[in-house]
Amino acid sequence: MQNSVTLRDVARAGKVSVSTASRALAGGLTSKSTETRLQRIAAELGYRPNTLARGLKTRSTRLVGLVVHNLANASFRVLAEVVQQRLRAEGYQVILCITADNPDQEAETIATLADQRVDGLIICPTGHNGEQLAALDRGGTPVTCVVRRHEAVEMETVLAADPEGAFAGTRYLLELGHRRIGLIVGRQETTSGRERLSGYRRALEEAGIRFNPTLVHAGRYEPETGLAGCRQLLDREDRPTALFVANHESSLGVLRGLAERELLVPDDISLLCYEDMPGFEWQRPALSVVDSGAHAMAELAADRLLLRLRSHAAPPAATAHEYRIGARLIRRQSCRPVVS
Amino acid sequence: MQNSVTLRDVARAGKVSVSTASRALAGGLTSKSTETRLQRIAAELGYRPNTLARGLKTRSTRLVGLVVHNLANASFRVLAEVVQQRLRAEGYQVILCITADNPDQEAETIATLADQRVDGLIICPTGHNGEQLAALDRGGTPVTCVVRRHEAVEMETVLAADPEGAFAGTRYLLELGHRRIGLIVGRQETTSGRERLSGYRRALEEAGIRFNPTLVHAGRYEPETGLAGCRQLLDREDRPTALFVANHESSLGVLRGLAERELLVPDDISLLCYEDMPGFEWQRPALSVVDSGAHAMAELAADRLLLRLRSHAAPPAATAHEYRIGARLIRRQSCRPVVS
DNA sequence: CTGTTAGCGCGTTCAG
DNA sequence: CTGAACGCGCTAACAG
Repeated sequence: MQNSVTLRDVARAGKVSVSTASRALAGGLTSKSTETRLQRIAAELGYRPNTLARGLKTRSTRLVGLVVHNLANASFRVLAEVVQQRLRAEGYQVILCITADNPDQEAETIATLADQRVDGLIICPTGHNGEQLAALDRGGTPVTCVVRRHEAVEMETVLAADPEGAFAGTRYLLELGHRRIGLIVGRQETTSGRERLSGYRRALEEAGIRFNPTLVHAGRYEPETGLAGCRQLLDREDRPTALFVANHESSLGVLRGLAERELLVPDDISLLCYEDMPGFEWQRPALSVVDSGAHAMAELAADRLLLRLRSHAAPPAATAHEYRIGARLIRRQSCRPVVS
Repeated sequence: MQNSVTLRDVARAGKVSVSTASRALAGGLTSKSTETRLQRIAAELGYRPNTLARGLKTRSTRLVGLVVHNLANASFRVLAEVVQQRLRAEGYQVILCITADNPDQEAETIATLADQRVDGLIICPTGHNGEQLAALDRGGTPVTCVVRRHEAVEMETVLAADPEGAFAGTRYLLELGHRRIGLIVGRQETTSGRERLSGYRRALEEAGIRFNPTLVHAGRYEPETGLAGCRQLLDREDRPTALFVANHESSLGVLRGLAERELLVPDDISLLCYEDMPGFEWQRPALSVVDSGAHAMAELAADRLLLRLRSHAAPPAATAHEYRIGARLIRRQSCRPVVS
């Protein structure tokens, strides 16, 4: 059965008490000689401490929960990879959970994670279980929100600078001379959906262009939304000269929609996407994007959590901070000046 | 601090002993009256069992490790989503780990997972830590391998039917009249790399066509491989009339390579990919593929593991079985008959 | 059907 | 510096 080499076995083999063995392996609590001796014995026996027993005693499992909506979204993927790697380096394991953006599933997930006594939690919240998360945080299990903010509850959060990102993207298109810019964006019930729309509006207004709601298509985070948006925007009399796809998942659908109408990017229409991903760079033409900085968000979220994990004593942050990761415009080949 | 409502608190509130409370909450071990009464009390108090303590006692954590190389590969993504969902339904949590196909990292990951006393493990092995995995399996922690087989060690494994898949794909192209079929495939050190190449060869030979090694480009699982393969194969005098991309990650690179040379699919050249993913269907033209059945593999792997998890007593399978998931050819728009 | 007792494996008092 | 004893929260023997 299993690796049943227990501390007791090590102690016995070293002819010391269990507590001495414990101290020797911890290091610096015994004479140097017994320390090295017992560590050698432990290694020879292939001793591995039982995480459960240790956790029961120390109230720390070195487990961290990571909760995302899915793995199709490039940002979530980056989040999963980076967070997992970063935390592993500090001796934490990551429990990955997927909620499908479903509040009930999220509630259950959070509860289960709490049951497992995770030391901390990084989550992209649906926005419906704020109190549950806040309680966890108050109870001493640090919670860091990413990508989406929790409206109701105050909690440490790292977000993309979506208002600025959308502003910069729109502005870029304006500078290229575009005046009718179609926007395909996420549901307005979400932070990112709202903020990206508002950035777009602001850029328009600053340029003295009246905001035209019929140029905007908001929808669910799916390729189908992009396709539908394309159809709606492209079948107009005054077809937009540029499309800003600020709903990441929609990008695929938009590509297909454009192809359906045999519109060439960027000759017939300019295309700007949101949230970079490897595929975009490999596309032909390579897609220009507003990179929302998923990598940096992931790193910061991990770092913030680690910080609070280490200073266990520290208060749950007098005021929960909100961090924003700057967006970055990446010019590739899918946008060009409008021909006048 | 935390949810410190312990079983003891419930027992006290219900004026019974701790063990009675335990039994009541388990159900069916006490009088119906105390059972419902205590369950109500527990609910009111917001009691949640401590998984650690339970695990220490029962030697079961309801934690399952899932180890993959990355999340960029579509099959791994499907694996992660499906396995996690399937196991969750049975009350297991999934610890997701990423090895980057690095043996050292894998070894460390496996050890850590064992420390956490996971109940089982689903892993796409690098192939270098077989003994470690086998030991775990022997020790009573069921291990199921996916996607890649472990050459040295015998272990329960669920694989794609790659020889047949590659055969079917090649055969399809042959039936369309193609005679010079370029193959871009994975490293020959991997099971899938070898098996896909062999399927390709067999189809060729059955059709009475001599295998031409210069039409094959094998490389790492990255888009760059596809690009390099494209260049190598497309710059020949007798350019292939069809490309079979049996290295999933390379597909993006191939698309770019084709675009670079301004070759139109399927007019100028036919293109067949391997391992389906959402993006392929949304491409224009929609990419025909050999679907290796990631979804089915994930389900089967989860089911097999669950089976062994439940019948804890059952022996570690007298002979470790190997399962194969049939491949499926999906004809879309990227292949056409060769013009003669 | 219920209460009492005894660990699971570890870290941490408290004496020596 | 080391050993003995205790308890984390829970389940599973054994009695009653």
